Amino acid sequence: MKKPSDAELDILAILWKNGPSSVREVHAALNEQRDVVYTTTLKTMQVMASSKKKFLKRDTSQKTHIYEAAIQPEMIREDMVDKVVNTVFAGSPLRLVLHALGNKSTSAEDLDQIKKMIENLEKEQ
Amino acid sequence: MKKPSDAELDILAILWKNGPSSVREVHAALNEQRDVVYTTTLKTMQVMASSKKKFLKRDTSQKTHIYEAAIQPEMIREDMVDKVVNTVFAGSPLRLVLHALGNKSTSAEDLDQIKKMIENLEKEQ
DNA sequence: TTGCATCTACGATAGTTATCGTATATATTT
DNA sequence: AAATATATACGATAACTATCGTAGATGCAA
Repeated sequence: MKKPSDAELDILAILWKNGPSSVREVHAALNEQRDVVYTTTLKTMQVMASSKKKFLKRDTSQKTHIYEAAIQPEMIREDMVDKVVNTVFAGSPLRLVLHALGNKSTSAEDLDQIKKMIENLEKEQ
Repeated sequence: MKKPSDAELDILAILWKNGPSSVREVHAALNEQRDVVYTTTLKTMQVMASSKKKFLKRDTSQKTHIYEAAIQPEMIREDMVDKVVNTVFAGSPLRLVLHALGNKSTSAEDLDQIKKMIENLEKEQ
């Protein structure tokens, strides 16, 4: 499967978060990140729904079409993480983890959860 | 700064790993990942070195030009990680970390290092 | 010095991405 | 019913990406 472009990913993220939405709704959310014209959002979504890509499904039964993500984040996570790790983290997932932990304000609960995860992994080994 | 394309990232990763290299050397490394013709690699690197992009520096003093990365991974890590987190991990760095830990075979030493990192973070809080 | 090997330069192209304007259809409101 | 608002459809385009072929320069070896 060809992977979604940058702009397409932004739209997918909105649909994953909000569920099935009209173009107007997606467009409103998208505009909080960057300026785009309505028809640009529309066009991008139409292309994403095209038989060639099939990133989105749409329900055209009403006047206002409703779009829904046709692919799930799990389907492209692996590829995306691999790419990041193999390019800017010298192939080391560890560095990615340390980076993510170090740069972001991670809550105590989150840290706890990671510790549990690590303990489980250590048991397996 | 406009971010490097996919193919460009592959080349940057090779230069970051191996240091200053000729096109021939980069091309050899690149071909271990996927099939490309020599002049494609050359062209891509020339474009990357162009005044417009400046992703690479080159030394043309010898017959065989030597290229070197002009940007460092740290300069684009943040952007790339943010993009991944904000799209396929619903904005949660935690999920990225859990994913990276869970899916990859992480060594005992790595896990240890992460634990230390967490302990440090907990002290700070 | 002739020819082979290896470079870089240059040009072309097909495909994709991102964007937007205009036209047209359809509701809704006045 | 006319005007207004809101949708989708369609077409166009500029920029970029990725790829490759051909030509010409340069060094080395026979």
